[in-house]
Amino acid sequence: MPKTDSGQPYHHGALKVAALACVVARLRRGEDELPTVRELAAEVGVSHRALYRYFSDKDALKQAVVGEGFALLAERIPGGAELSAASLIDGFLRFAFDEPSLYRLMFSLRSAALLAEPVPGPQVRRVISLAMQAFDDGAGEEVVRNRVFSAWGLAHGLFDLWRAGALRAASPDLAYDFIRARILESGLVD
Amino acid sequence: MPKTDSGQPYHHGALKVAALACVVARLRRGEDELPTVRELAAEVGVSHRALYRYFSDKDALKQAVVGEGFALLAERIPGGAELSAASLIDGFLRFAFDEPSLYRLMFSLRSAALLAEPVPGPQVRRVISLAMQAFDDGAGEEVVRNRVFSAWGLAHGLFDLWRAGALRAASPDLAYDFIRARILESGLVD
DNA sequence: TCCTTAATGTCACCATTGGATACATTTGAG
DNA sequence: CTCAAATGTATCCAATGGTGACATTAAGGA
Repeated sequence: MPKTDSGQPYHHGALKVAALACVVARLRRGEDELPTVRELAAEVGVSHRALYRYFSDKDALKQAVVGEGFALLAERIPGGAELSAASLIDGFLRFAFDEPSLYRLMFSLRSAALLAEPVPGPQVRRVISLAMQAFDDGAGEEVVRNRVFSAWGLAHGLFDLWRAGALRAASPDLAYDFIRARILESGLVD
Repeated sequence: MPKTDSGQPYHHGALKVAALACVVARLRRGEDELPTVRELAAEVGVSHRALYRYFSDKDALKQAVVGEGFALLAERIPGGAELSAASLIDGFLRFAFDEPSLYRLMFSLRSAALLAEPVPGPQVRRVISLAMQAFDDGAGEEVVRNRVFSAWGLAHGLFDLWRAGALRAASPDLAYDFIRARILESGLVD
């Protein structure tokens, strides 16, 4: 039931999910900033005001995108028997290098927003939970948690230093190798 | 020579340095975003357009502020005989926790901007140079450089995870202690 | 089936912001 | 003293996030 014979139906039907997918796709395509609300609306085929039915403001949209990002990250992490500290760190690092714009956005939230509700808290917790499993070697939870955050901190920090431009690596591949070497050298995995 | 008997002189006299100082002061005071060009201009007492004589655009202003940030960081690092891996990491981490807004801005530049010319490249290189001295224990330069970036990456990464909200520490002091413990545990310093 | 109501989307509008062009004031070198 | 370069101002514009009033549609109960 189109609104008239031309154009899209008046009701989009899945505007929220389409908008999020569109933003994520753009970030993965290489753009490293969120689109403007208007650009996004135009690309999805609605007026820009329509998006405010689903996202109270642009920051809420950003939070939702970050949630999607962590969900995608969780998908990259091998499950079951293949889950190990090494494979997790590997998947994490590869994700960062594969989707640098999305990755950057995921950690660009203000203050203590990463565990906020309803997004992106749950998705972030899911990743942390996978990491706790991957690093669990029978030691106490406290010890495991410490190792998780040490490894996460090292990987995240080195990647962010590279992204910001402090590493002066000749290519992304070399940066990846450098970071990987530092992590292995640290003795935190394997 | 005031422009008239009332108000400021037509020429500010040190607009560039005053503007930078103003931005840095605001960030240290707690605001975690750059002010608008107009706010900044008003606070310094000129029309907003005057600032564009010194900063080609807002991004140039941002770069300059980042340069100031790294210069302040370098001042925090103890010199001479007191310079060591431990004291450097300590000064670095304390700076991050003391000036979180400024610190965040320092690493918020796009792509590989941190070593760009003319700012903030030189100031960043100065910090790296201090770190290389602090970590130099006679091993080869390559080895020292690797340890510098491992330690920097770990400290930066853990701090950024806390800032973004992934650490869930009850207070900044506890977060500081946690991060410090992870760094010492890593065996990268001392 | 019709009618009411909540959900969803549009239109027209506003304030803020980064930026540009043209012009005014001041300084200082010759 | 003069005039060119440096510095600051006045005024404008387009893009952007956001808001209020209104239109369209979907869906369920009488």
